[in-house]
Amino acid sequence: MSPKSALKAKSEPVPPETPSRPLALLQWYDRHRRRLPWRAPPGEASDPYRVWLSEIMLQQTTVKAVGPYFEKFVSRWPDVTALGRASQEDVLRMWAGLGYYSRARNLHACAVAVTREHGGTFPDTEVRLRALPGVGPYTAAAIAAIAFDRRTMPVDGNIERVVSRLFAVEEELPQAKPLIQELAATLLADSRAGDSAQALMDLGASICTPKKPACSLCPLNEGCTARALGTQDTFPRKAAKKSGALRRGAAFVVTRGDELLVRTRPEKGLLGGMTEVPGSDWLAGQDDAKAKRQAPELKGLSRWQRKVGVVTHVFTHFPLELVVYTARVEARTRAPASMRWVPIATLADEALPNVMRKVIAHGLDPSSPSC
DNA sequence: AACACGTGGGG
DNA sequence: TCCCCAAGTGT
Repeated sequence: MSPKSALKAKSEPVPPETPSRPLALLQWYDRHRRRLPWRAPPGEASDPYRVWLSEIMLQQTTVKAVGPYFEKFVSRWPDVTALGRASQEDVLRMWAGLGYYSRARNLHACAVAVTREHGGTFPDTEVRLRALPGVGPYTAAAIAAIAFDRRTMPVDGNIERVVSRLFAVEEELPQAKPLIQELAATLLADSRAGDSAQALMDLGASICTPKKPACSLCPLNEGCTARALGTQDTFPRKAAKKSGALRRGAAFVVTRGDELLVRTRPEKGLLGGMTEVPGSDWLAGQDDAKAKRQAPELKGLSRWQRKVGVVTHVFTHFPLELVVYTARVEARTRAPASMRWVPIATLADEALPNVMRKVIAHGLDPSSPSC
């Protein structure tokens, strides 16, 4: 379709040569859309399973990081019922490294629910999608729009940014969410709701970026209030968030031949359900001596060796410093209650969060000295 | 309504 | 280096 005919089609409230914002957006999208593994080719229907899976993975996570995980998941579990049949443990193993592990637990719970309560078919309304584990207001709207072409506008961080600039929303996030939601809905075309949403997200990801937005390339630049004011960099407004205090702890890397002592973290909370080496609590202001007292008790343990240096890791809400102690025990030494031995060679298959991969790498590194 | 919840990359 | 950010949800 030529731009001209599109202009003619709907141009009521605006000057004849200016397409409406929803249409301008769609025209831009048809030329510049990103090709992503979970997106259907133009004109084709998208698979709700792939849309859902990608939306969960993309929560607070970059497209680049998601790519390989998405491929691994769809190749191992091609549809919801397959995923519903998997064990939560297998799902956590495949998710290890992506972060926010409650997403993986909810992903599995959701697959089970869709299989058992919806006959293996995703519900196609926002309300019923919203009732699924791990599916909040954003994801429900995104699936409804993208997979089922429901006329609704999901609002994510990209869209918040684009909309807050377009209308120069002075109110701070997250208080401004309802207003932004309302304004975002005005960018919905009469049809192709999913493309409207994805267009806005692509725009936010590639043009209307957090820093130095490329306004000259933006299909909405003419009507953008922030740009007119030259203040686009200052939106969205939000209060600075406080960072958590440094926490310290100790981690214990115990080997028995070519095996490593590990345990599983509690279901809920930080790194819930993931594998770890035994360790102390992680507390602000904790000293090394106190942390070391929480070492596991093992028969046939010669002595603890403290590795030089510390392992540092930054979580969303606090930074962490871990001192690493190593020890070897004799063959056939029993693992303490609720712990187990795993071959070091198969560690890659464990549900190990990255902080634990760092700890183990440091503890096992023969070139790094002990004190 | 705040706060918990991972990780890696960019400026 | 440090700080912010990335397709948010659950409590």
